[in-house]
Amino acid sequence: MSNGSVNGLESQFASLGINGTKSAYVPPHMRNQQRAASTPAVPSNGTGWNDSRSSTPSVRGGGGRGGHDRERTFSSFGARGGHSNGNNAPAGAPGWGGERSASTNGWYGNQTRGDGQPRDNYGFGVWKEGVHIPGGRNMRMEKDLYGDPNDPSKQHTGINFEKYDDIPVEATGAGVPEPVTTFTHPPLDPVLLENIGYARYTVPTPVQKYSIPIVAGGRDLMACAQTGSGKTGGFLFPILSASFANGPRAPPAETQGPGYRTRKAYPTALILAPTRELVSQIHEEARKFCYRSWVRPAVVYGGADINQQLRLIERGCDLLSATPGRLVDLIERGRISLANIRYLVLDEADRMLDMGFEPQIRRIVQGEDMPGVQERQTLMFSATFPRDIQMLARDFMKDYVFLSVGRVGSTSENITQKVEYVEDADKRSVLLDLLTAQTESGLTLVFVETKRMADMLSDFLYQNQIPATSIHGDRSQRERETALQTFRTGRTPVLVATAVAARGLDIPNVTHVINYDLPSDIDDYVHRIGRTGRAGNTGISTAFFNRGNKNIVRDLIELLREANQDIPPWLETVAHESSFGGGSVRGRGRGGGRGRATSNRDFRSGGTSHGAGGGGGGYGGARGGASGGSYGGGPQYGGYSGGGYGGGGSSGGPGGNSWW
DNA sequence: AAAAAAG
Repeated sequence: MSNGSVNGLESQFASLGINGTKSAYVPPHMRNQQRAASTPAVPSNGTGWNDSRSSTPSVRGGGGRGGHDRERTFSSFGARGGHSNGNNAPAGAPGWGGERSASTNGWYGNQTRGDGQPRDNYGFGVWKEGVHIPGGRNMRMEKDLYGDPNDPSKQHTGINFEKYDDIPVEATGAGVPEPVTTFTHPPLDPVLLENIGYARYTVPTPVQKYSIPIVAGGRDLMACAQTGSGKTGGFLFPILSASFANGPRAPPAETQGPGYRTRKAYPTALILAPTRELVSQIHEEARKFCYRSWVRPAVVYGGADINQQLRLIERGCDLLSATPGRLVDLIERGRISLANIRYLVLDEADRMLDMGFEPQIRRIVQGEDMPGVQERQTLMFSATFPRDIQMLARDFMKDYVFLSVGRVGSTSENITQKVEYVEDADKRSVLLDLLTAQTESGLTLVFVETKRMADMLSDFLYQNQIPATSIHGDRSQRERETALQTFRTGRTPVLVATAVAARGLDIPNVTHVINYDLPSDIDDYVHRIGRTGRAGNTGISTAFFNRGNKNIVRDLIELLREANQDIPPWLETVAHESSFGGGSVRGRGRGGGRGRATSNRDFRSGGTSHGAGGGGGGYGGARGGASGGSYGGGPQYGGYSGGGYGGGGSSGGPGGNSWW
């Protein structure tokens, strides 16, 4: 809509070397893959390049579960990939197609690899005869994946800072493994460790410290944590590590016949998340950590050309990030089977339920061909733990470890939260003043409640010489991605957003979050301000408050108090007013506790508990006994225990655990 | 009440 967007889009395409910007739209996650795909061998099929690896050790099926070969079924795809690169090569990176000799030699995979290894395959590994054969390094791919340390739009966020040591973590459940404190082997796979290093992650965040041994021990995990706590790594690291070591599940028998060809993909890991931007972001992270391994990451979501997505998943789809709707669509089309799933992740689970995804999620998890609770590992992440999430946890998981991670953003004091009293009529001009007076160079995220307001406001700002754009659900996917991209790169340093951007999005360098319209839910507020103050940096949050926001005032005050922020006296006054004047029903109903009594705590009692860094009880046999497989502990409850759930979960617990 | 997501 604005000039800025158009320019941004064009420059994006220019930098990608894609011609015909008007028709050939390429979503972000496909851009790199297209380039990768245009290299001669797309290594997601065994044809024509496993052959060249005949010098690999034939330690047939040695250990582990995978006695089978990694036989890809999409053999037709290796044929693709003539050099159409002349036109497509990015300007700054000539010779993408032909210059693979730039890859460094002498690496991890080298001793297992004959020198006849075609250099095209550098960067990709294979699973062959029960052995993981990592690909060699590919410097161009590394630059693409991990970026330039100085490129602010690529720098990762939220990791590596001492700040995180302060975040309280509590792990409960039977036999909780000790947290790890470093990225090391064991338990993490060496190839993954290399990738973590390339991505410049140095120290595990609290979520990761716990999730790594929990998942490595074969356990299910329910984690109350928000983005910014490093939870994407929290599930990717252990899942990929185990995947690298254990290989894929054996494909279903019917796909094994000689000459059998199918266009169906059989992912090993599935990650579900509520918004397109979020799955896209997860996928980008996944790409970093799948580098050089046999695991091919893929992503599907609505609003994008389904045929393009189909072509991409045919090239490889081992770790799939998806929004529920599009995934169901693809399952119905018979293009994705969940029969090989070994790891299931539900990210932002509470949000997905809020958005009405429960039927689709249940269908995906319980109504299709996904292995049952005992045959897979399930990880759920949710900011809160209300009843409906507990039910999902009961139905989808087995004897899970419950991880409660303190809020990142609000309780830590790296975000300065301000609340201004602004009447609706004055909001526009106050915002303009605020933005004009702003001297810092960072990005500003402005939250509004309606899509219409998002459009109006970004237009208004734009007309007032403030480079702004907007993101909301009525914009096309293309517009959304463009907006995000121009925002990230600072071309439009102001982004007006609806709830679509409130959670999960990880945008570096946001220094100011403005709640132009306050949400009615304090958790939404927490998520919003959590877009700033990341990566150990400081951030500012400004909220425009007026009497229309009474419904949040109590929760807001409590939150500010918790985070040691200044509380304007007038805000207390309003809170006082509403407590008498029949104001916040909700505030009262929830007894002033923000409803947290059960909302982010393990509702099961008993079990052993680890505080952050806490002592050692209850470190049972769970860990060693079940490396990567299904947890050896007894079956607690089947996948479907459709019975009444009135009293808050009365399933029989694991030995010694009482459920109330 | 609005937003998001499958078309």
